Amino acid sequence: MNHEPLQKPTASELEILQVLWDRGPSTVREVHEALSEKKDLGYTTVLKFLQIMTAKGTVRRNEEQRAHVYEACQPATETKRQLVGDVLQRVFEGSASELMIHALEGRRTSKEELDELRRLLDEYEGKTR
Amino acid sequence: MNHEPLQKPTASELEILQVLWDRGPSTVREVHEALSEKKDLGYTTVLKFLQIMTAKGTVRRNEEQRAHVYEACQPATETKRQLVGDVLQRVFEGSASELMIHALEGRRTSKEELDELRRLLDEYEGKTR
DNA sequence: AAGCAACTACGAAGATTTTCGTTGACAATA
DNA sequence: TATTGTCAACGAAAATCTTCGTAGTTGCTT
Repeated sequence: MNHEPLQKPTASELEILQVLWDRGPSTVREVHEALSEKKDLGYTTVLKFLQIMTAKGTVRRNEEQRAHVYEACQPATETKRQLVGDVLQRVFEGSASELMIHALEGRRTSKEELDELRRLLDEYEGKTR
Repeated sequence: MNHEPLQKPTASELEILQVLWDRGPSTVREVHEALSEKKDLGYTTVLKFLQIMTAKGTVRRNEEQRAHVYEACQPATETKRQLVGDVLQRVFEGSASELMIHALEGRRTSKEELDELRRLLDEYEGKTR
């Protein structure tokens, strides 16, 4: 049973993880309902995803109740860091500046968000010095 | 023949696009050689990818010579913008700040890069005002 | 107890992606 | 001109990912 590497979730798995991060530990029914806001998936489809993700070690479940309760193994932050890190390497050869340039292009970014971004840079610099 | 939407390239297709963006128009052999630095793919595998990508409209080719010459249809910038935009939406609900936080976490970022990032923010702000 | 509703487990179909082997055309060369 | 090397086309296997249908179990309600 290998639980270490934790390969990156697929697009569908991510959608399910988002629900679990939002709601906290949830049953299949709960995930299915939350998800049906955006997507039209069958109940057993969601169940199957959760089963697969359990096998992969992406989520774990509590089987005490008849309706098993699932939760993400990794916190949102960790997985998101991994996902963006992957893009950073694969697409931008590790350059955060390149990533930023392309993230800003093709969308209007408010003054507030730009200030927030500057604040983040200052904060990061302070933390590592 | 639908050439408009231009869905995002798969991981493998991206690797091939990187070579084409680097080298400019290239033959299958050239792409294969460049790629074999990092991956160990058969010649016909690369050929097949290029054929598929031609069908998808990701690349176009010049058949004047016996060895066809392929080139990317979209410039690197455009595709990268699309890729990061996709992650921005799917993973960070459109928040560039969230993207940034997670990009900076889990890697040491040099003072130089931080300054460069600030410069980019100023530049972007100047451009849209 | 019989019937119904809510659940899990399983298998499998379909779609997409990744990877080659084989074939046949064409060209360079011995 | 016969052989050898280079190339595109094709088909198809293998691996993943996505989606459900069906079957079987358990608990609740008549």
